[in-house]
This record gives sequence, C-alpha cells and structure tokens, in this order.
Amino acid sequence: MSELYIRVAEDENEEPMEIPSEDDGTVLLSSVAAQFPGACGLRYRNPESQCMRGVRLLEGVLHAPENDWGNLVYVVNYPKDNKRKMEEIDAASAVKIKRGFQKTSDLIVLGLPWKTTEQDLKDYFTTFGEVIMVQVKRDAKTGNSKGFGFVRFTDYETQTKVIAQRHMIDGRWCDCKLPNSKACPDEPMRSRKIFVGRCTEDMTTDELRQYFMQYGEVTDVFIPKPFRAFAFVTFADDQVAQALCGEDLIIKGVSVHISNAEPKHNNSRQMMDRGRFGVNLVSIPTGGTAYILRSYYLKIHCLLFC
DNA sequence: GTTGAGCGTT
Repeated sequence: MSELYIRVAEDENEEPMEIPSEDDGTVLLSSVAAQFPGACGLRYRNPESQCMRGVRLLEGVLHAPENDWGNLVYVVNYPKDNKRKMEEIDAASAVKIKRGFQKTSDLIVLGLPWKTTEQDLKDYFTTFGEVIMVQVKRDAKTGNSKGFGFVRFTDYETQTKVIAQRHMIDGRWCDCKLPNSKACPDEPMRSRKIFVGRCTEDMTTDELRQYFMQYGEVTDVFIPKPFRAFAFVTFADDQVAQALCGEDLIIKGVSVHISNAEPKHNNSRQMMDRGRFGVNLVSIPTGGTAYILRSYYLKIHCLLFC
C-alpha cells in the first residue's frame, strides 16, 4: 500500500477532500467522520459496471476495494436519509470545532442571592457576551436557590473576562470559577466507554446514539433503569471516547458532563450513596431547567427531532 | 419563614 490519502466527497461532483489512510492501507471511519460529521461509510462508482458500490466496513475500519483505493472519488454515506440532519450537525460541530481551539466550559457562579433567577443570570451575563445556558441550582423539595449556579458562554474570550473579575449580581458580590469537575487528567484508562453524567429522564438511547454519532461510530448506549441521571456510551474507537472526556456537551438543552466510565466493580459505596435518590425522580420540577438562548435551542432541537 | 462556603442526583 502506497496511498497516503484517499479522495472523499459528499457528492460525486463535489470537490473531494483528502482523507489519510492508515499504515496498513485501511481508512478509519473516524477519519472520514472527522471531516464529514455523521458519516457512517463510503461508496464509489464501479468504473466497469457504473453502479455504486459500498466500501467494506469492519469495526470502524474501511477496507480498500480489491486492496487498492485507486484514484476514485469515494462518496460519503450517511445513516438512512439523514442528510438534512447532518447539515444541522455540521452547524453543531462547527461550534465544537470552534471550541476545539479555545473551548469554553460551564462556569460555577458562587454567592448568588437567594432571589436570583435564571432569567436574572442570563440578563446579567449577556452583557459580557453570548450566553449558551444558565442554571440556578435549587433544592428539589422547596425550590429554594442553593445560592450558586452555572453559566456557559459561546466565546472563550468572554469566559476569560468573566472569570477574571468579581460580579455584582442583585446586590451581592459573586465569583465565577472553573468547577472542580473539570479535573480530568490524562487517565491511562483508554476506555472506549464514556460516562455521561447529568442526563435527564427524557433522553432516549436513540437520541444519545444520534447525538454521539457525530464524534465517531457508537457501538453501544446504555441507560440504567430506573432513571439514575447518567448513561454510558461506547465508541468503536477509544480515541474518540478519550477525546470527549472532560467535555460539557449540551444535549436537548441540558449540559451533560463526560468522563471516563469507571469499571463496574469497585463502586459499591457509590451505589449506596445513590440509593437515596432511587425513587421520586419521576417529575423534575422547574429546578435545574437550563435557560437556553432561543437560536441555540432551536438548532439543538432541530438536530435531535427534525 | 432561617443560611453564605461551596461544586452540578456517577
């Protein structure tokens, strides 16, 4: 195998993009998906029959037809008829790519007055830049504010500016910091499975699969029943899983936190801790509802439902 | 109905 790159396009008569092949001459689906988010395979026009042919895909690895990619232009396959949806995903991944250089994360807002609402927070922080979401953490029973919340900005510069100063919100000085949960150092786990924390009950396995597909081939989605506010997503490629660790992703308007999935054993104490939350999770009232900018929400909504 | 450093139902 001498090819270093193969030519891939979204359509036969569109300008192709060069995608790198591996040392053994195969091409990773994740390499294709990196340029064409949501891609699930490749096809090409067989010069002899003039018919479209599929490229063999095994475990996320694309194999050259007859061991030679040749000089053909390969066309991206998308799941079902999701092309429209992929355009939306493109918009979403553009956000991610942008964040790739200087990624923003949720900031914890400490010292909020009890009376401060999510609308108040949004109004205040919008004066610094575009706000993706705000939350005020409340007691589940009483609905009282716990005096802290979270905010997420579109631009990293905004985040930097907000962290750098104190904030007078509704008559109290508040601080914005990177939350402790951000700590996700280089673990030697190399797991293909990620832990998705802070899930809401309305997230289905299909929706999670749809969402995470944009990052790479998803091999499994597991949501514990009864509802426990987290899920596991397994990728074909451990690099995809590892790359997502530490991220805060917004799914259906909710900020979920991605971390390494811990091995099944060794968590009996965690199970005990969780026990008290086992029931009464059926209805989550207004507390914890994220306020989402309309435009952003529509994009995400469309991404998941259209 | 109270409170004032913290960390988001692993």
